Amino acid sequence: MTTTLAPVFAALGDDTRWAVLARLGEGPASASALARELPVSRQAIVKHLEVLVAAGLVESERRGREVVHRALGGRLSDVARELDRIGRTWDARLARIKALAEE
Amino acid sequence: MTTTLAPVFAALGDDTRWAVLARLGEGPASASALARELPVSRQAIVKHLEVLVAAGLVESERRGREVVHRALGGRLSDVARELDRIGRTWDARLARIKALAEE
DNA sequence: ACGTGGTGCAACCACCGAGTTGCACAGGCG
DNA sequence: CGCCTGTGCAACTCGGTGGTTGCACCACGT
Repeated sequence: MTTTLAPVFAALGDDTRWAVLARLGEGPASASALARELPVSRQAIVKHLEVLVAAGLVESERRGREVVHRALGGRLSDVARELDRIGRTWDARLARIKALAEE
Repeated sequence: MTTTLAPVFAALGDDTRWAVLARLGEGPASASALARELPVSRQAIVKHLEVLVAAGLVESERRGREVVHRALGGRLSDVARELDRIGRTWDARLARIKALAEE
């Protein structure tokens, strides 16, 4: 269920998307609200939100006539754990190779 | 020292780059070697390596007539720690807001 | 009922980046 | 010395995507 983390990084690779995430990290907001606070159109925000939702980083909920979005920190922590695991594996392999060569 | 993690995510957002990293995670290799094992040209590999080096995820060293590259797992772990920290912050804020609204 | 603010949908543009090919240069090895 | 392999540099193509504008629709408040 480690839903490939590639899409997550693809999502995190854009500055505007980070701005959106950072803002949502402060608290839930609607697309229009975000468009007001950021230097891009609402449509652009909407597209970014779609990407973020697809990556599992944001959750959306219809609330009356507006749609409220909130950042999912848990997902980010999951990715972090996975990343750390991979990093350690690399270093471990490298150490083994190095030890093998030193004799 | 938190060397902006933005470039790291930009680097990790590409599938081919992950393939290169995964391969380097198995052990050091030259650009030509990588080009042989992956379905892309050597030049493409070279460009990806430049990006990865810029992101601090790969280290290169000239070894005779070839250049050997190796993955830096430590960097990955650093990014992971940072990510986890951010994720927890978001969730903490969200919890506070929720608690505030429930009374 | 009517106006307003929020969403959804579609067409469109511009640029960046992934990938390629071609060629010149450098360093081992017979 | 000559050959072969690996690297470096440059020009070029092409698709994806971040961004925009315009319009239709829906829900809430007065």
